[in-house]
Amino acid sequence: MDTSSWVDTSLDLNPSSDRPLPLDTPVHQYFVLEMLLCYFLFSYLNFLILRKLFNLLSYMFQKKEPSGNGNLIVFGKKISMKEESDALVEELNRVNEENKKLTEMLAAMRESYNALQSQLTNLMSKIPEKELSPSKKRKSESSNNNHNNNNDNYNFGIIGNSESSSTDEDSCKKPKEEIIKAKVSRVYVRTEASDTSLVVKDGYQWRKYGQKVTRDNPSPRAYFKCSFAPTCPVKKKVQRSIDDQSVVIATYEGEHKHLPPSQMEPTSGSSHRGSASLNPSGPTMTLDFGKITKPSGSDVARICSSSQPKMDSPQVRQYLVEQMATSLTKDPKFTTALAAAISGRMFQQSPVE
DNA sequence: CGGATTTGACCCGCGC
DNA sequence: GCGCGGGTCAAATCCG
Repeated sequence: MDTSSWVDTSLDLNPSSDRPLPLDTPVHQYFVLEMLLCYFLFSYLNFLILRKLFNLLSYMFQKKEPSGNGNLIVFGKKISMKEESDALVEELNRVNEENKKLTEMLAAMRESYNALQSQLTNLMSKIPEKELSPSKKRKSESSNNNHNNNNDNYNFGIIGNSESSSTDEDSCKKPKEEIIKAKVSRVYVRTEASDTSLVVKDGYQWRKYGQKVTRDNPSPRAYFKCSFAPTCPVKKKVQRSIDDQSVVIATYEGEHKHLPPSQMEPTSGSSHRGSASLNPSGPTMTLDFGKITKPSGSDVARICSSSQPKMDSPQVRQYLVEQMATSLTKDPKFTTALAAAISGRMFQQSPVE
C-alpha cells in the first residue's frame, strides 16, 4: 500500500530553500519559530498516522483467526478485511485533508513573513542616513552599551552608503569609503560566566590583534581579524556585556570572502552538511540561544543580531534552525510524546485512541 | 620553530 | 590646538 499518496510529507520548510530569510529582527525570529513549531506538529501528526497504520497492519497479521476466514479481531470485535481497509482509507483521507490545511496555513504564514520582511526593508531604507553614518559611531556604541537594545536594529546593514557619505561630508576621503561599506553586525552570545576568554566560536578562524579596556565597560574588548586577512577583510570585536557578564557581544565588520574553514575541508562528509558543529576538532559554533523558547525582550535582542551580514549566511541560519529544533526537543513534554510514539507502543496490543 | 597571543606604543578622529 | 579614547601596530612572549 502506498501511503505516500495519502500522507503528504513533501512540505519544504527549509527557510533557505525558497528565498533567503534573513533572521535579523525579532519578528523574523518569531515567524521562523512559528514555522518550526508547525513543522514539528505536522511531522508528529504524520507520525501518529503512520503509527496508527502500522498498528492496524500488525493486527491484520497477528490476530488472524485460525479458521482463516479473512476476518480480523480488532478492538474486540470482528471486522472484515474489506471494512478495515475502507476505514483505513477513509482515515487516511481525512488526515490528508488535515495535512493540506496545515500546508495552507504554513504557506499563508510564509506569505505574511515575506510581506513583513519587505515592509521592514522599506522601513529600513527610509531611516535617516544620519542615524547610520559612522560619524555617530562612538555615540551609538555608547548607547548600545547602555543596553538600548531596541535601537540595535537600526545600527545594522550597510553603515552609510556611498551616497550618504557624500551628503554628510563632501570632504570624505577615499580610504573611508571602504570602512563605510563594511557591514556591521552584532551577535549576543551567552557563555559560561566562569569562562574568561573572549572567544566566540562562529565557524571562522580569527587572529587576535589587540585588546583594550574601554571607558564605559570594565571588561576588556578584544580585537580579531579573520585568519584569511588580508584576503578577507572581516574584523570582529568581542566584549562582555556590562550588565550581564555571561553575555558576550561580538561585533562583526565586513563580510567574509570565503567559506568557513569547516566547510572548506575537502573531505567533510555529506552527513555533516549544514551541521553547525561541523568538525569536532575544528572550529565549532557554540552560540547559545537556549532561551529562545521563551524569549523576553532582551533575550530577543540577544538572539537577533542587530544586523544580517553573517546571520543570513546559510551556515548560521541552518545552525539557528537546529538550535530551535534542539530547544523543542529539549522540552520534556515534546520528547516524552515523541518517545512514546517511537517506543514499543507501536507494537502494543492495546487499541489506539 | 612557526604561528598565535599579549601588551605597550602609536595613530587618528572627535569634542571642547 | 589639545586631550581623550577607540582602534591598530608590532615586538615580545607563549605554546604546541
